[in-house]
Amino acid sequence: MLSERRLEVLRAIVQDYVGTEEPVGSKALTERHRLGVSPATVRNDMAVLEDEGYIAQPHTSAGRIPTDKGYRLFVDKMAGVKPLSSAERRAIQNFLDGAVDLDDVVARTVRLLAQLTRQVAVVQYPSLTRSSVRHVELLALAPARIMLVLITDTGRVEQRLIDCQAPVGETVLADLRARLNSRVVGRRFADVPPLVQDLPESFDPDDRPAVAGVLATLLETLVEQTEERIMLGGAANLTRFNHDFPLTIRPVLEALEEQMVLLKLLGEATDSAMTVRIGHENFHEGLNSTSVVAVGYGSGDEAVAKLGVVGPTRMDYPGTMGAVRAVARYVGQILAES
Amino acid sequence: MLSERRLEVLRAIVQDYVGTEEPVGSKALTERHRLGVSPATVRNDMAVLEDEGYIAQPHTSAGRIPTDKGYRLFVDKMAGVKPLSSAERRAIQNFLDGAVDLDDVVARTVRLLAQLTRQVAVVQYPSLTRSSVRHVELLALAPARIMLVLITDTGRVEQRLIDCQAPVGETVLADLRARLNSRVVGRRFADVPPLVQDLPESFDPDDRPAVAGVLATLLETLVEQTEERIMLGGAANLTRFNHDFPLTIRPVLEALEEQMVLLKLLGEATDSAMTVRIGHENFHEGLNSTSVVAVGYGSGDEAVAKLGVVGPTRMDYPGTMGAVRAVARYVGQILAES
DNA sequence: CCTGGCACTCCGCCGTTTCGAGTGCCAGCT
DNA sequence: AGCTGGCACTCGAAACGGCGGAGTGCCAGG
Repeated sequence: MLSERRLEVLRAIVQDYVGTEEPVGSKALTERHRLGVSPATVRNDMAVLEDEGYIAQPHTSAGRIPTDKGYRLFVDKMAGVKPLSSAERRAIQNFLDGAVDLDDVVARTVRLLAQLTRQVAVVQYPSLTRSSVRHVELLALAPARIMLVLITDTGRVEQRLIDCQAPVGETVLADLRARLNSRVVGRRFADVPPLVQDLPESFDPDDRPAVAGVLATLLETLVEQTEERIMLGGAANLTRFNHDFPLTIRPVLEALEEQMVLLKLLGEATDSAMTVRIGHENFHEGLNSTSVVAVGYGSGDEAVAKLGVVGPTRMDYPGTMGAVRAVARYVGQILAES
Repeated sequence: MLSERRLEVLRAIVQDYVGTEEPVGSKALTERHRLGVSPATVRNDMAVLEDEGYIAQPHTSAGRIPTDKGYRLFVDKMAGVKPLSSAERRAIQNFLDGAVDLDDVVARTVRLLAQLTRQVAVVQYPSLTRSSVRHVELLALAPARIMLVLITDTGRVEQRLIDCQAPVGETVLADLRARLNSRVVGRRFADVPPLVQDLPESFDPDDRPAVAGVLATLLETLVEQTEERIMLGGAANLTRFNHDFPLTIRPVLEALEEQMVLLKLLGEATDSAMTVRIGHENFHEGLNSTSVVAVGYGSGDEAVAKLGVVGPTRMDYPGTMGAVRAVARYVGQILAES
């Protein structure tokens, strides 16, 4: 176990390095922080911290920089979540209140997060599997052509075209619509399949193929869209840091363009607790020097999706975590209202 | 007017510079192209081309690079549109055919364009104002709460919530839905407003506020969504070139995040002709060393939106133009089918 | 266990030199 | 008149070398 002062030294190193982006030495540390000890003592502490793997030096006779493990300790033991200023809170509210629909909410959230944290923002659309059905609509676009529209309680709308072999009567359609809605409205998407399985049997044999087709498309939509949608923004912020490492920006950009990678970054866990993944903890080459701060958001207690930011491991964790959490809460409120 | 050979020299310079990304000198030119003259002669031609403003040298005693004006001449007079290989055509078709809905079509198109051209791809969603109404749906989510769903002939779906002061009966809603659809289905969005203006008058006075509310929201949607949506991808390709100018990538990324800038880049013109904007022709600082190749696409003859790519002025214009045009055609086909 | 002192290391900076691709110009040839 | 070979010149890129200084590890003394 590290002594109190050594933890304090680590904290100081992290803070200074985040601020200056340059390796920090023992002398500078004692000058900028009231540690109450001399540089030599700090050097000894640093040697220990390095032995333990919390800090490292890029090369001999240079200052120290925190390792992933060092950041991890900092985040777990020392970093609180810095609350936003009231001005920032008001800005968030004003910015999000103007949204007209779900796309707009997500788009605004991304821009907001990117601006607040000056990093790359990632927002997952409310998940279908974790949402509930608000309404199912069936529209006859042509005699044998139906459009299926799914509306979730989070405001998300999915639509699919269905081609039927034979024309479907309007009354049948209305019947199906009514029965479908009475069974699934208010239910979790994940719970829908067993609820509609026996529906075709209650219809006239002539109509069963069409009914089955509609149901098949419905179920297919639920499954397919497990592959979630994601929006990201603020890529320009990547150039803010890394000014001297244009080499490092490339793999990050590439990783960010892969939906699958992004989803993994946000994490699959359903709980809405805030997660911080630091450097190699992301298990993705190219993101080895980036950290991810993510949190679930939702209209109620449970998270329907996640949002977060991706930035350099040398980020302002308390501030970032504060911004991410605050934005997630406001987005949750907005969704609950709509 | 430039002589035939000087044009040939310019073409050679453009081609070599695009290939090597380095200023090209007179000697290298004569070696790589069968111009039939000596380096000295080429030097004289180069001097003339430089006087005319088609090429420039980064500094004395360096090779020449094309100017914006030089690229412009190249594109206008010398560059054809390189057709894609049949393998590429098949790849496009396979890739786009798997799309399930409009979002998916756009997302796949962006990725496809980015991969084909190895540049940043930009795709505008089918414009509402230039689309037609396929269907208007009104859903009673709660007694005094209506959801308006607009479906366009390009598959785009817009939805809005409407809060009414008083409950609206299902029969009234059905009535309004029917009349609304009979008036506007098949019409251009832009033509809708005058067609629905007198609708409230034909309803019972008690219901008029609700009807008016619905219409207001409908019209508002049409206007608001003139602000088009856009999707872009392939930002990682920015790092492919510019390897030595990490400085130049920043303003480009920033510009690409501004919806308004992107829309201007694609161009407001309604015609579907291909446009090429080179360097300063974009009238946007930060995009002074990028070119935009854009073209309209649509299900029929007329364009409902635009798509294109943004890349360095030193791009392979014939190849890029070929890819952009081909993708636009296939997307048009897909939209027509759905 | 902390501290001041000291020798050592090594990166980053800067001025100098060298190298070579490329140019402009000119005289001569066709 | 237009093309060509030759030649002197320019100027950036890369290689070299010599500091300077921040930072370290270690040690002896409080």
